[in-house]
Amino acid sequence: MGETGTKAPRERYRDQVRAEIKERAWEQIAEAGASALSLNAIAKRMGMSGPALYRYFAGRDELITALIRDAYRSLADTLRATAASGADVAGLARALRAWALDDPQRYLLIYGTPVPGYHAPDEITGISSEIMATLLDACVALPVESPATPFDEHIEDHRQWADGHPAPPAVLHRALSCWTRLHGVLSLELAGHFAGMGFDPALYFEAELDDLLTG
Amino acid sequence: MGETGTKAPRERYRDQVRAEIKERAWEQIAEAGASALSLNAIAKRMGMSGPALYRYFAGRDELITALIRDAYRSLADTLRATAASGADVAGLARALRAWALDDPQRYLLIYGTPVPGYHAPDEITGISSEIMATLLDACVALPVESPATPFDEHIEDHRQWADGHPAPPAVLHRALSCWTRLHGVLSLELAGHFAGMGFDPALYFEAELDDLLTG
DNA sequence: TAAGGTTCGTGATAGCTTCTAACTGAACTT
DNA sequence: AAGTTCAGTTAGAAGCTATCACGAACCTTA
Repeated sequence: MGETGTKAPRERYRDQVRAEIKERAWEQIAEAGASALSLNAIAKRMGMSGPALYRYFAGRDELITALIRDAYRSLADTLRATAASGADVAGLARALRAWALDDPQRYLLIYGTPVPGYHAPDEITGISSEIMATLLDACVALPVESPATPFDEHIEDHRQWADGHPAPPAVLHRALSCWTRLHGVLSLELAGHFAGMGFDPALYFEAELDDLLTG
Repeated sequence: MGETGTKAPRERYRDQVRAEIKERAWEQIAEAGASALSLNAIAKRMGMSGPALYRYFAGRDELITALIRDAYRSLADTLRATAASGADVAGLARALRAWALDDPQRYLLIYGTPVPGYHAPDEITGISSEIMATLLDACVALPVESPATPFDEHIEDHRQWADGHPAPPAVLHRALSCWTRLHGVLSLELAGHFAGMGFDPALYFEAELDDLLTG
């Protein structure tokens, strides 16, 4: 025993229930946001009674942490797959937007308002730098035309976030700009702040992306 | 009666209690975020017992809405005062950052993750366009050097958010860019996503601002 | 096949929350 | 001085997180 790919039935069942809990949690988050997530409600929707869920997650916080981890994992995989299929930075940006629009609350769970005391576990920060690495890889292929700025010098001495990536400072700066600018557009769109303004968010996203790459 | 500037003592007292409730609410939000705001806890800190607060606010939602309104009001006043004292766009941007850092949760209450169903009352959208007007005013003073983009054409036909402001399309685009780019940097900084990355957020903010105005 | 340990799901319970309802007492009005 | 209004109280319903103790189903092992 132990050589099989199929786990013990006990563990299979356990994984399946855990997965269903998370599925219901995502449904609930999509409907009413992460702050309204209720273990009790999930349990009832699954036909079990409240405390049963505590066999699978130590508490609300652990469930949410698992959801955050899955969201990061999903985004990292999506971006990496996009990059692997030959996409450039623009392709990555569009994949990011598509991923975000697919489930706005999932994006906001990662990049939205955090709980003041919360500190992400190491596993999550690891996935986060995986995403950064994908972005950096795509940015090195971009032509560098603008002259070095004072901030380029600063970032050259503070590049631990690049995690050993050999990109030159201008590329680090560019990647950082991609992140913050795309997030600026996306987060406001997802939060509904463009609603009623009239213009098309997709067009503005493209304009911002174009300015980011050619400006 | 009715001619006096001093209100009736009944009403004075009422306003004062409402103000104190909001003060305690801000303290609590600063400590643990808006999702952890508890009417009960506020009441106890004020030496009253739970349900008393319902004399002053119809419920948790109404209190939060009032806080959002006050936050918008504070930001609009801050930016308008900054502009009135002769500041340009860069000055406005720095005032925005200072205002946000002064109470991160206050900024995030406005621009952070919203509850999916929530729709801001008209009074709030009014203040929001007041902020936009201040930004637009400052942006008209900026030199326009870059050629018109396709998005400039689009925004010319969708300018209801400018609320009658006579700025040309390039300026509308510029103001929009200011908003989304500065928000991109600020929201990630306030949410703690720059923590541990190494670089100085203030320097990056300045770099982004410089690129925004001269790039 | 029968015994044993492990694990799942339950109901009960404590303590928290929002919010409603009924009641008391003080203050202002007339 | 009498009557109205309004603040604040306690009691309570309904919901939540989370813990505990118990029974029952399951898997393993002898």
